[in-house]
Amino acid sequence: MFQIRSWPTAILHLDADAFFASVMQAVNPRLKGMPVVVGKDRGIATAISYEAKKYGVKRGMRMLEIKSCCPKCIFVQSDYDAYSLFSNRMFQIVRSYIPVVEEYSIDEAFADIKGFRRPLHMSYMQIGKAIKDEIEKSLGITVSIGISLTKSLAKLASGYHKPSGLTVVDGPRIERLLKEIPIIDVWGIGENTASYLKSFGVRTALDFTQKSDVFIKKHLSKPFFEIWRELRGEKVYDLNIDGKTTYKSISRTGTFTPATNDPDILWAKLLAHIEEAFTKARSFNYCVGKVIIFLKTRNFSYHTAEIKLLEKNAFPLLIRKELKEYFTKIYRKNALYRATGCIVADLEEKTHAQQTLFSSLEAHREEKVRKIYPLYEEKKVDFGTALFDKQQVKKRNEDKKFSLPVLSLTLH
DNA sequence: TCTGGGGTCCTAGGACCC
DNA sequence: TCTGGGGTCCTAGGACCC
Repeated sequence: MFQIRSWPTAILHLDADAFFASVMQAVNPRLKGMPVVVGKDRGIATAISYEAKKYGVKRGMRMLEIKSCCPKCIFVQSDYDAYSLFSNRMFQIVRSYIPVVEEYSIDEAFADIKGFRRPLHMSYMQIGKAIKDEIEKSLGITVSIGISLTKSLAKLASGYHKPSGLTVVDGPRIERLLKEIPIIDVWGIGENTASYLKSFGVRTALDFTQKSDVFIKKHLSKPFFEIWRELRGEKVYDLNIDGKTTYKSISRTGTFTPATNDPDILWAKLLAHIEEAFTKARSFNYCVGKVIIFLKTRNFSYHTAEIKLLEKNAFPLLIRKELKEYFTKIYRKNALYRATGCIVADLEEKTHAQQTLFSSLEAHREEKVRKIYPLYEEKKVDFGTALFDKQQVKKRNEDKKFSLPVLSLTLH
């Protein structure tokens, strides 16, 4: 299946081991060698050290549960500033060897190492080893590195020996690797697709790659065809080296224990989330075109409303009254809610939106809002109505739609 | 595994137009 | 008002990732 030519392309994948927990240990030497669990007090574990894994603790377990079943564990809160410092330094080290780097997430990166053997005077294995050693020495955390023909294969390789592994896979070794990988462990294949594939006798990554293209196209959608090609050694995914500068949507949610049906609490939480989402949107110079609010019930169903704004704006106070009305519509007295949240979407760069959407009169109004907004944030003022387009409140599992009358914006 | 929080992409199907 | 056929846009929902 794989070409005689060993390295038509070459991708390195780097994955920090138990990143959040390792950083806590690196920053706080007392935690070294100890079973560390990172997470909020009443929430779930977001990271666990390898020492804690030995006790059977797993990511996603509830903190309370871990406390009772494994009292030896040490519980710490997340420190995102520390994570981001370590993350930046880690990527900086990779870049000192290879310029083409994708920061895939806070603890993972891809690098396109094709063509770098000669200038660095190193084999691919040696490049991986050099990067790995330098990170481990200078940061006091361990990383696992995989090198292969494509992103998907490199990712499988980096996961093969953990922690602190270095796995280089090319030529016939690829098949041997794929044979050992259960299909569920392939990047992009989740629970649903894995069990669907099982009904066709596909259990391992190798089984998957040995299906015909006709079969894949017939039974699966486009993303899975791409994964299929990647696993067969064909480079489909390019590296995204621009970093995260744009968003399609921004969301904020929060879970509370215990669940509640107190509308005042729910509204206060929801409003806080809306403020946060808009604040982030403003920091990226976005205007918001759509706001989705939701209440999540104790049994994980959602009551949602979607509000479309005729004029995109960046200030939730403009639509506060309406948000409250929609909240009231989706709120059910007899339901117990465990979370609230909002998503802002239809984002557009503010300068652009202003040029194309706002008349001078409206720009003037915008200006007023901008001046007043700080007062609002300090809770010194309380006002605001807005213009709407098609309002619709939608409840999942109910095909019922409401609409509110069109309102006009007034400022005094 | 009775369960955080923040994202992205794809597809089917309806609405609407000619 | 039966009846073609094709194109585009939008939305809901599914699936997946870290």
